[in-house]
Amino acid sequence: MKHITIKDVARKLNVSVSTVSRAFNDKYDIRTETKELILKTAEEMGYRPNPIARKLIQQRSLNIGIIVPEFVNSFFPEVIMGAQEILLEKGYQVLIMQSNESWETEFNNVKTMVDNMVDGLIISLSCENQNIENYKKLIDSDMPIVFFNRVVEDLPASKVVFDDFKWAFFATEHLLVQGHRDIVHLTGPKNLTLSKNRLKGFDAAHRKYKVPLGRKVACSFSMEAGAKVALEMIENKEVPSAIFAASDQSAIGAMKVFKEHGYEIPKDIAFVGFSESRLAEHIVPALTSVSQPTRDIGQTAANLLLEQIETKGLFVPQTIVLNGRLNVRESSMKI
Amino acid sequence: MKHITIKDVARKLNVSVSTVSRAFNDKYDIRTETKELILKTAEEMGYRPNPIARKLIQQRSLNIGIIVPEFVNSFFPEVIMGAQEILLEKGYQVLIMQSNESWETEFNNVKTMVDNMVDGLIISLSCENQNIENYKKLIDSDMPIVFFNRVVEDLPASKVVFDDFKWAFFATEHLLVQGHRDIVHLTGPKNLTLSKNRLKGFDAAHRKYKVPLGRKVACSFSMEAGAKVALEMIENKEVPSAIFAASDQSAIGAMKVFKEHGYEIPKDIAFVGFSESRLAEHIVPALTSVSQPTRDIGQTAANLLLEQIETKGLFVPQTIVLNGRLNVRESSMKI
DNA sequence: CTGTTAGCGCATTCAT
DNA sequence: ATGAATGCGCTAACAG
Repeated sequence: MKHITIKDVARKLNVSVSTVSRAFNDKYDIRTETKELILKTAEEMGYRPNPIARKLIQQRSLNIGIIVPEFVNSFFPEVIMGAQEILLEKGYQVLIMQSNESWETEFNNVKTMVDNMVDGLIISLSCENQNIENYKKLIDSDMPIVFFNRVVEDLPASKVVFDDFKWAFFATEHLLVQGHRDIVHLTGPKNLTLSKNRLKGFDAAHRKYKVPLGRKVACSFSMEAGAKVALEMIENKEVPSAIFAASDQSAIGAMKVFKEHGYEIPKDIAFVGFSESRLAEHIVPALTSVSQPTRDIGQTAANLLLEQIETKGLFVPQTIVLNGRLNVRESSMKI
Repeated sequence: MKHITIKDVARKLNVSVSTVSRAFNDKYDIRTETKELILKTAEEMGYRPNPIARKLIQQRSLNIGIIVPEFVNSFFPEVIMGAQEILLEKGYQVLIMQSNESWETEFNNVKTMVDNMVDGLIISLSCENQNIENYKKLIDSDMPIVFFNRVVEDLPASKVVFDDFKWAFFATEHLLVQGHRDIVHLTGPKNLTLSKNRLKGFDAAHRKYKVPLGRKVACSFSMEAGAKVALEMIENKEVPSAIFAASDQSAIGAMKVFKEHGYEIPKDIAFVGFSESRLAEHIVPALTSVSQPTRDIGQTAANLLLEQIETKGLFVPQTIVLNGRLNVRESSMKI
């Protein structure tokens, strides 16, 4: 792994290293011909400036870090692709890490990124996350960060979020309009803002239609969790007429169990999920679900971050709320 | 972003920087009490060694780069998780990039990784990839690389692959045993070894059963491609009795079109896919498919890489072939 | 056991 | 327009 350095190029051309350096950073005075000669020779020699050394002295890396809880589902990958489109175009490289929903891994990831001098961070918090002090410190120390999707209120940073309240409201309203009066909400992880908002939307819809608030059952964002909850309902003979799940995963897990136990969907029990997974439209019956503008979320986060990096100190954090859509499919159709 | 440096700690304690450095790299002689004092003080001051500076001098980063073509499907994310399990445990951090199936992006990613002095690389090639000269150079220069899944034969590096031939053979055999005599193979991208091997397995099964070789239709790894091909078959009235696709994506795309055109599956046309996607078991009818040991692939690749990093020069590239399973589901069941 | 010194590869100030 | 010298933060050889 013998790297060709700036010295090698300088020696070969009998110029000083600073001249070579100048050739690669066109802000300095340098004669056009020498510059071109240097660039050409460097190219031939296979020389590329060492970004490690560059980072050390310049305090910037042209790298952006993205940290997500997982990427087995398509949601986060799609967001990442959106962000990457913007970032690559501006000359940034994107480094991605996943926290596996673990708070500890998450912060180790952050440390790695910071230590590697990324110029900014785009983060979606792990479910487990409680301790936001570390993020406060980081923000205080002027590290540009944009949070998305999984955010917590009291962090003075830019955020890109979805209008969870509104769309949970519409999703629930849809079920109410179909005549359902006994709807159970499978919540998301309690500490996440988005879970709270989806729950609030669920309740608000009930109030609007003057229907007694539906039951809530704690549930995480996984098929297994949804399946477990469904099984309990069946065993306890507490099967509602419809389920509004805070995630497609839990909805699909629950649906599967109900189907296996002979329930017909949507006749015996209707389903609405949240956050359009790839699966939603392919399973049978297809799952009614709220879709989020994943790509747009990524692009918006990237743009916010770039803005913050460029304006540095005098930047005011802003929260951007994006809109979605309710895709009505068979799982909740009137029969 | 004012970083606390080794100097700050040294000054505070009236010791030299090298003593502080020693405290953080326990291979040197240092009195236990001074070491502990330094570590404690450093901790209080919020000092952490700057890995950038460390990299510059040490030529190692404890970072491993993973580059995959995409991660919207669950295959690559699962492999990454497998690799990450091994790597994290050994103290490595994992940086992930995606090439979007673009050769250019892929090699830019490689450059970024190399420039950032990752200690090793785990790569799955983009479909588009043709030019392997760059990889040859990289390998010559002693960068440890392990390829997986998407590999090309003549690269002198370790590889973790699936026995595509064998499982394509079994998949095809399964269809032949069901009585199908007119099977079409939707191939994968031509330049990939795995496409070639799946195709060979397809032919070999035909030979074993003394059935004339089935038709092959070029197709890429996407639902859209599968759908397009299916439409052409219908329009040309060349609908076979069964389809063996080189990917679940193309199988699912094709299935959808056939269903929309009134074909019953598996009665009118049977389907077998390849490389278990999350979708396969959830769509209707559920798709028969060859499943790969994703997590195992990741772990194996990581272990190979670590071995290579540790033994450095005297390492002999090896190719590890992993086994899979054929999950028979409704899409190909005898009726 | 600890301090002094040099240098990783580069950008930048100050000379010329 | 170019070269020499300094230092980013750190490790490692060499002294003592």
